[in-house]
Amino acid sequence: MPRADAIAARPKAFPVITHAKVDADGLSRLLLAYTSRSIEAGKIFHHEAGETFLHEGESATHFFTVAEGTVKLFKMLFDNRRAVIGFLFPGDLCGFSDAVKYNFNAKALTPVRLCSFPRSELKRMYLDYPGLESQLLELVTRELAVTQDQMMLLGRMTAPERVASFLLMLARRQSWPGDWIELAMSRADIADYLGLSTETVSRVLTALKASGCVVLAPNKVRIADADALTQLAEGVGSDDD
Amino acid sequence: MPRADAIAARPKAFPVITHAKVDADGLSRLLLAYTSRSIEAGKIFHHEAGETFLHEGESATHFFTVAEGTVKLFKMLFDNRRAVIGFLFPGDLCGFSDAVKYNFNAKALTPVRLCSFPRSELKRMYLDYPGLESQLLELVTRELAVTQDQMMLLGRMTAPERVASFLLMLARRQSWPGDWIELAMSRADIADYLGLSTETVSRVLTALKASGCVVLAPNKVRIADADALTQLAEGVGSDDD
DNA sequence: CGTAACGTTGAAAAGTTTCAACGGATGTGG
DNA sequence: CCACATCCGTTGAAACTTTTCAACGTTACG
Repeated sequence: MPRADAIAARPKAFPVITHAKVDADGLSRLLLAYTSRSIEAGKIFHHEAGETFLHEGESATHFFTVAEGTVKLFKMLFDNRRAVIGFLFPGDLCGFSDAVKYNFNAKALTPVRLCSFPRSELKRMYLDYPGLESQLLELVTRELAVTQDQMMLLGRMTAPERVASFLLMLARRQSWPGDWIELAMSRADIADYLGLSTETVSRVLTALKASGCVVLAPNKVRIADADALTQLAEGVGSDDD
Repeated sequence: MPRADAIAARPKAFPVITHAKVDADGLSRLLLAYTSRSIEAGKIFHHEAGETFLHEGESATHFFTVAEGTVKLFKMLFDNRRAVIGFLFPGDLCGFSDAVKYNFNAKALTPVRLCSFPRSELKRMYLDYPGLESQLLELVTRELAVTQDQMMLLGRMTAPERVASFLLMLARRQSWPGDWIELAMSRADIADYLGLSTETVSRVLTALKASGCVVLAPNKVRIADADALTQLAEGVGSDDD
């Protein structure tokens, strides 16, 4: 599948609220421009699907942008419990977690192409590109806002609301309304992202299919009734003021 | 009660892991130094306990550091559901949420003193203090890491684990081991922070009291058995791997 | 074509919430 | 100074959502 072409062909504008979309395209270009000028900084890496290429506790020497593919960020608890922190799509930045160590793992869900930058070059890059630091700050700030929204979801939303919100988020980030959404992640990944069990995710999706909100296919979904899904995500059906 | 004196009398060092502590003291000093040099930037504000001084959706013209007191950051959902994003203590920074609008509310839980800075001055401040932008970036980055930990808590921890984690977090941020922890926030606030109901929070606290882990008093707690509490927070008692 | 991983479905079990009632603390007005 | 109202915290019991356990389809892959 010519995934790269499909992505390249997409317009920049998103018709729905891009609230959760961290628009790193401009930054990506800036970083890549830097890459072309410098020998040391900014290397392209490829990773196979299924490869965990970044480990919790490892020295955080690099940060990176996703050029192509889908990445899962996750944390492990003492026992087998897992939490998926987020999913990365082309244009997204990652790895600014902490100056010393990464505090999450990163796994390629599809074949990915990354543009990786050493943190040691950061000071020099700031000097070369005066706008870079501000852009990074704004980007991390926006990601913080997104993560705080996720806290609301995890703490106060029901299972159907979570799944509906998740589907709408995916739609905003990687397709147009009515288009098929590629589900690079498994039900277990979705469950760990939404704080649910895989069975609950499956059940809710089945229910959404039954009600005609979505169409399910292996590894993809299509939103058939965006309005209904939005209503679900926003808790219509709850009976409060 | 001479609460202000009590806070002022505390040393800067924390004996326990300061993982969740966003150490903004250095930044605070830098910002205050700037204040003293500029007429426009950096004003001190006072707010009464119970006052909501920052509203979701308002134009985000200022950011601020907490000089004294405790602040609650929270979001509201369409119906009455609330999520507490976090609590701010002296030295903490807040308001970098989004370039355009605040995406949460801020309420004073005690009388607070804030040092407020207009975002419009930011560019000038960056020029005056070359280290400022880097520090802000690092700070927001660290806060992101803390928020991601909270995602793990909300998505994958049981009620007792959440409450135990919360108490330990409070202890790290505002007292020494064995010391009384001031609970400026209500049970409802704790519940909204941990994604639980007030009743569950109350029940878990009662159970912790019964087991001798903590001592409860009106508006404060003392950790009697930090080890047991840590074990609880880390899921010992769960039977995995 | 067989095997393993993933996804779905059902039924029982568990944890948490909701509803309801009560006790205590705080603050206000008589 | 006390009575009263209100808010907050606690406790109990029932209800509900979600999880867990188990089995069965399905898909992908060698």
